[in-house]
Amino acid sequence: MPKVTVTSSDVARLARVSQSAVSRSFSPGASVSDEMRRRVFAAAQELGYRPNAIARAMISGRSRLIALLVAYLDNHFYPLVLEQMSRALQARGYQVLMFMTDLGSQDSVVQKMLQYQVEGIVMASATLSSTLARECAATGTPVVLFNRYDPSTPTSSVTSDNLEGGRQLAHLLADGGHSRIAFIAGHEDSSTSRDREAGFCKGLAERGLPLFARHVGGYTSAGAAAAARTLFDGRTPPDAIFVANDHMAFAVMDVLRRDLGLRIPRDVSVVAYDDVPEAAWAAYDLTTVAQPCEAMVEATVAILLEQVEQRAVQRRAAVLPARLVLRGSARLPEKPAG
Amino acid sequence: MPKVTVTSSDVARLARVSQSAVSRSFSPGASVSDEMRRRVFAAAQELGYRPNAIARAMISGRSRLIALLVAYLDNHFYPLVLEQMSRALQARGYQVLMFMTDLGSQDSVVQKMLQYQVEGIVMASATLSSTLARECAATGTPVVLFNRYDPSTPTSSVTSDNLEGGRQLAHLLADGGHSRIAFIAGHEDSSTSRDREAGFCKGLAERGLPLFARHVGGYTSAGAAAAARTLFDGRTPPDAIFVANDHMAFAVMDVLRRDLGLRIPRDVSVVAYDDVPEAAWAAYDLTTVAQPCEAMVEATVAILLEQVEQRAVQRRAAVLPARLVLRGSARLPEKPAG
DNA sequence: TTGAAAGCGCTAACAA
DNA sequence: TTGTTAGCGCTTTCAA
Repeated sequence: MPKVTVTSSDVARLARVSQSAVSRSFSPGASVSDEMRRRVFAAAQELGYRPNAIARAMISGRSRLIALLVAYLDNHFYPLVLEQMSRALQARGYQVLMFMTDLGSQDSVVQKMLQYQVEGIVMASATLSSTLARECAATGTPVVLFNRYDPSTPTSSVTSDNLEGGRQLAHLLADGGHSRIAFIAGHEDSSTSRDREAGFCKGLAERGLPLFARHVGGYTSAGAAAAARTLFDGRTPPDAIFVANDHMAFAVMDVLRRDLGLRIPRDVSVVAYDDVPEAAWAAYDLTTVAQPCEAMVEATVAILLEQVEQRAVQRRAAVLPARLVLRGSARLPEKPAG
Repeated sequence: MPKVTVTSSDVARLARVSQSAVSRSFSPGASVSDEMRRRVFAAAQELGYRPNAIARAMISGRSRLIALLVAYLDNHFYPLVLEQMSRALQARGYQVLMFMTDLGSQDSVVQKMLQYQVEGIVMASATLSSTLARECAATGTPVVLFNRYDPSTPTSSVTSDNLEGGRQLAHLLADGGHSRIAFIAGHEDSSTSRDREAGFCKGLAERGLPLFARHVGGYTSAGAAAAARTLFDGRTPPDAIFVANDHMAFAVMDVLRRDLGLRIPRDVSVVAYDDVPEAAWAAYDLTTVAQPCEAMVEATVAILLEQVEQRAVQRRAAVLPARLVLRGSARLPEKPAG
């Protein structure tokens, strides 16, 4: 087997130039003559030279690695985010180092990230432990929370306007003539779920309605299904349900239609939040609030790279507008809501 | 701002030992006394030392980075794979470097991977260009194709038994009394789609049936929907459809039921392949062939790491058994198929 | 513009 | 078991 790693020195030798000349030829914006660059590239080509990003990272202190922490990919919203985030970062010359939280092991995962000298961290996972936020701050590694925030730490975040989205949903249901309106939450400690609920309750209050019932679905299909059953256990069932995200709403709709024999929206309206692709599928046709996924990703990348490249760690909290998407799963008001 | 990077020399100085003693203390299985390790860890703790994985990778030639190339995450099968693969690799001390193919730019993406000195590559994307396979071979970087194979290159691969899965589906439909059985393919150049079709046709032939019709869905919802419409354009429509994967099948079912007013399985049976979570949703209740996702991931990791760790690049092609999952989208035979 | 030289933080011989 | 020493492949001064 021939020598498998070609180094800049090998190229330099062949091109009869110094090793640093090779380095410069591969550094955009370095001071090299065209002639030099041509010679170097020719030699590099001949040898199949490829700069070693690890060595470059080591000496320059810039790994161009961004850690992406995700908790679970069941909810289709996250794969979409992952895909777009990865593309956006690649386009700017960064690579994504993926990390799945193993729930308990969040801290050790962050250790691993920092060991790899990532230049920034995107957390699209549950909640950020404050130990962890402190650790990142200590190393000066920028962190952006995606689709959640944590007021107890000075960490940047990007969310959609969950409060306003929840509020609009409340108006829609109230104006649609519903009176027993229930909510199925994600997690109690999820800022996203809390905000959606808060906005929803505010919207109901504005229409003089109380929240009729409330259960926690835990962001899982099984949890949501159980919550739905409980909701219909008593003598007076709800006539509308707001489910904290689309992923849970599908499970809820399945229970309502198959197990309870209800028709949607005739017997009960269902609305949710995210607008994942499945929400548009004919079988669900779910009225929901669309998260501006692409804009959220762009904002995340912009904030993160601003901090990475300027090494200025100033907190930013982007809240992007969400948009109500009317489909067939909820009875509509006679006239559009005011 | 205090010095932000703590090195092994800093720890050594504080612990009054040599720098290599620090290195050893952090290397599992190195020859260090308990006493030494204790002192080193104490000092490390005090300073907040964290070994630099980049420097380690550089000197040892082992980055512990595995590149994962994915094309699109629309099909929910891939996020699931991604999640499991990432966990499996993390558990073995490797990290996943994510790459999304931008279709045309597959080659440059592989350049990037190699620049980062990844120790292995998993390709869960369309097809592998042979240029690219050659390049990887040249650097001695092991590659495993996930859920596809390429007979023209000596690259390892992991798939489920697509031939047999297709065959069983054919038997199921034939024995269920269908006679006009159609197929909606993924891509013509996808080994997976080709094998499923080949097995399917074989199974039909074994029951004395021809393939009634055939269209290409291109693995997208829109493509599949269009294919479904075309299928029902003529005067004699099919009475059963095998769709190359679940993701397309959902779109097909939506078209059949909503646009064409057909009932499933009464008017037409639909079967597919993958068994993504949505296939079990009440609204689709899709009869499908389950890919053994976890086993496929395990096999991929095993083959890849075997090659990585033994530096022996011998081709392996794992074909794992798939399992028919009977649900409500296809009319069943009176008696189980023989 | 170019080359020489000094490391980045670490592991891995080799001695002691 | 421990310390000394020599790099890994590269970027970045500093002189020329």
